[in-house]
Amino acid sequence: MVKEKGTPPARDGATEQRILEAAKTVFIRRGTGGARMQEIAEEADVNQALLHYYFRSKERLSEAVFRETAGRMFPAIIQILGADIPIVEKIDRLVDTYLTTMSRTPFLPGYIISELHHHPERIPQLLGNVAGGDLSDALRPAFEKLGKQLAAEARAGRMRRISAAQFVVNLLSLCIFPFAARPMLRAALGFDDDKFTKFIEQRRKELPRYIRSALRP
Amino acid sequence: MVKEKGTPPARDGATEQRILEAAKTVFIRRGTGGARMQEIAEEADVNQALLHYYFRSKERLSEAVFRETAGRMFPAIIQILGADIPIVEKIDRLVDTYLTTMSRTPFLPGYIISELHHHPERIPQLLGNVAGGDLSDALRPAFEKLGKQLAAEARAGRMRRISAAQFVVNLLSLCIFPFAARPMLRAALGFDDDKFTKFIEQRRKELPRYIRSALRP
DNA sequence: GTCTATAATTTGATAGAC
DNA sequence: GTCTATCAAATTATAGAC
Repeated sequence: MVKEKGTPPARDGATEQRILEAAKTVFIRRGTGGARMQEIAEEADVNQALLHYYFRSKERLSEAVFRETAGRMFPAIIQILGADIPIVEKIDRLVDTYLTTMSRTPFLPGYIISELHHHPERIPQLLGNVAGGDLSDALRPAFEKLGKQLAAEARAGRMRRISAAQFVVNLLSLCIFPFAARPMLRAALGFDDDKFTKFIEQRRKELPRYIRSALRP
Repeated sequence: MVKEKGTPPARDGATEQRILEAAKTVFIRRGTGGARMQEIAEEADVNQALLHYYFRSKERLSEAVFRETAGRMFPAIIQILGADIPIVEKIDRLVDTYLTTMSRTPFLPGYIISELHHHPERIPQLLGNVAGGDLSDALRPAFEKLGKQLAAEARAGRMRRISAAQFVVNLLSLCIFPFAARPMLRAALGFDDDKFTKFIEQRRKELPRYIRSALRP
């Protein structure tokens, strides 16, 4: 049944998966426009024709990549935002989750920002992995919960008044932007890989207190 | 000397300028890789051959665009960071300057992040307009001054200790990221142009206090 | 399923008339 | 300086053998 040879060709879904992984690498590195099917084929160590056999066209392949990568950004935040825990703990968890995620795939923010900038029609794909399929539907309950929490804290005099939207955008800005702007930091501050890593670890310690402090009444 | 006709062709440097403006529009919209010379020609209302007459190649044209747009981001910040004014005033000015600049060219952050992500070799061009030509050289004095100020504030017990790098990155994150992530905000929070503008104006009011408060001891 | 060879298309760039 | 027509190169996509 299974053929045995010197260099055995991959069985079952392995080739397709390898192509998809190679495509992720190349699309994130070059962007959808700059990526070449040939480079993806080489990265996957297969022939270019095979890409079309499995994914039909560059367009479809890039969609698959975008869905698998960008679609993983929002579910995490939604889960934490809507959780039944105090605000300060949400801050801690969000900072930690985002910095950890970004550190593992540091080029992801640049890729997503770049793709959405040039292909706004892909925005709906951001929700691929969200239950129900409509992002705003999935976010709304989480935002409402967060908004009530923030209002309650403000009424109790424990926190300055701030809208849920501003709160979230501030937090995401502080966590994600340094990764998106990494090339600029390299140029401006001379951050090589090592310095950048240390810079991020410093942020992991400082950011929760920075954000809590910013919201003190 | 000057020829008069039904539709007079542009004189002197007007055509070249129009091409450059058109190129800015298209390159920012599509990215360097996605931009088409034909689209630029149409946007400038001239023939495609004329682009090459004035700028020789797509590569050179894209460099001119990048220099003129991205090269304007850093000089502003350097000037303010190095100024002889209190920290709190630097915060106010930086927030105001950046939000105003970004509001005028809201796609610039996405474009710059995207370009640097895919063409890191362009990083040096970021400094085009900086005296001396070396960005880190131009930034260093400003950063040193800022670092001393921050240290003095901390010693006097008026501010929490924070490095100049973290201080600046926090500030830039809060100002720039919302523009870079605009498509995401549209999807996640339903921000149309009008809501987004109001959201930014709200930030203009809130951010200086947010940042000052974050740094309270 | 995977390959080689090639078709079809897109696109940056140039030649040459006006 | 500006245009039309065209070339040359790059790149996606397909046909067909194995």
